[in-house]
Amino acid sequence: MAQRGRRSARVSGDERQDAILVTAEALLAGRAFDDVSIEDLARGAGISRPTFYFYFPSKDAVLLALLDRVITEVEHRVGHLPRDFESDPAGAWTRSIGMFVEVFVSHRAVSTAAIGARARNDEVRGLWSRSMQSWVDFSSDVIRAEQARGAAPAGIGAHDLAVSLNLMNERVITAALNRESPAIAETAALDVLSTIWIRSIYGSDNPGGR
Amino acid sequence: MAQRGRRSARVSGDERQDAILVTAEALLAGRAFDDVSIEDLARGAGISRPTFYFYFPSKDAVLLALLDRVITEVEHRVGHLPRDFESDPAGAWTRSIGMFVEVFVSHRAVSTAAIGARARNDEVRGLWSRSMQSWVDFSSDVIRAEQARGAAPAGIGAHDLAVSLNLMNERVITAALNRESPAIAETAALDVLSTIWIRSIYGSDNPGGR
DNA sequence: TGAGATAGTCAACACCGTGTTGAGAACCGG
DNA sequence: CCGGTTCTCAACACGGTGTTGACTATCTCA
Repeated sequence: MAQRGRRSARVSGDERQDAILVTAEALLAGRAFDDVSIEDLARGAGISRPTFYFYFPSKDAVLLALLDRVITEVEHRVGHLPRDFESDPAGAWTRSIGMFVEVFVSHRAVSTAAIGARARNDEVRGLWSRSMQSWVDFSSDVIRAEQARGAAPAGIGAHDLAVSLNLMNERVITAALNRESPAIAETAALDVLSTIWIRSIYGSDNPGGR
Repeated sequence: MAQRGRRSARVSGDERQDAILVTAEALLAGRAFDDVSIEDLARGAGISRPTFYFYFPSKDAVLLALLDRVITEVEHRVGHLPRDFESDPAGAWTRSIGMFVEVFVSHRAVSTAAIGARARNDEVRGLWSRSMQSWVDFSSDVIRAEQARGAAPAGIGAHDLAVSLNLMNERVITAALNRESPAIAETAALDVLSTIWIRSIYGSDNPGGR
């Protein structure tokens, strides 16, 4: 429950913690994680650097907190993804991939920072893994079901296929968002990725088509 | 030309420079780039830290030098890749992707470090881009040719397809080499990747098959 | 109301890694 | 053997991280 009664003379701890998170997200939109110092975060939240350590044990912990909210959203959204791929497989995959793209785009600063920090920080890596794993579990379940009902050819294992396609999504989308080179246009991503998914899952452009 | 005559009393500059490179590659095999300090490189090469700066302006420059050799090899190998995909498209793609995998595997320390440093360093990003661009150019040329001769369906642009598939390779292979999770087994990579390439380029498992 | 617990704050400090400076040693070609 | 170039490093400056300890504000319960 939120603060009751009159506002206390002093800014509350929760507000400060939140101010750090808000500052971090704002600064991360403009520059890389490494280029944001704890001093920057503290100043942004209106506190001194040592006081920052009262709220977070490190800069990475701030990223972790930010990432945690994204992961929660991912798991929630993946859990509610429809699994009825019989009637319109192509459309259903496109909608699922569209959600993946959407999550990335709406949290691009955090995603980019997390991908960068992943190599260095175990917890970031673990959290990121977990969210990728949700997507992989979802997709490999569906691929397996499609293979079972004969709509998709066997060939390679559903799990390996799901992992590869999801890693492709991750990489292609970050490349597009950060305007890397080579990369594809952000606007083309969903279309291109869907086509690759569908062709490689079904071995055809038009699964279930007449 | 190599050193002539008797070995000089003092170790030559070129040897020192090389010793730094060798040390860097050795240390990078065991730990992340960020965890290797200039002090470590200097000690490994038998010099003091300030002397390191006589040979390289920064730690990144060492990585750049290492990466440069890899890029040269990539461009050379890509340039010599056969482009006769008519008779055995599936086999030809598998051989090309096999070469991609091979380069990664044989320079895994440098590749991993470069991918990590890419976000931070413009020159690393540029160099990496260039090598990815060689692969992309090669693959999009071949895809375009396959589409032109009617072996592959149009659907999505050859360039976007080539970029996406190459980025998938990069990501899937690094995940496998670093034993990330989710990832596929290193031994399965070539098979899985080839299948996805062939299905998404030709819309079939068996292009040109009877 | 006032004594102790709890939350919050920060100046000052210790540390580590990077990069610079300036003085000098070793070697080379004339 | 002398002048220039190559090479070397102690000592320093700096910036970022994380810690300490003392201090202030607020809350709570007798």
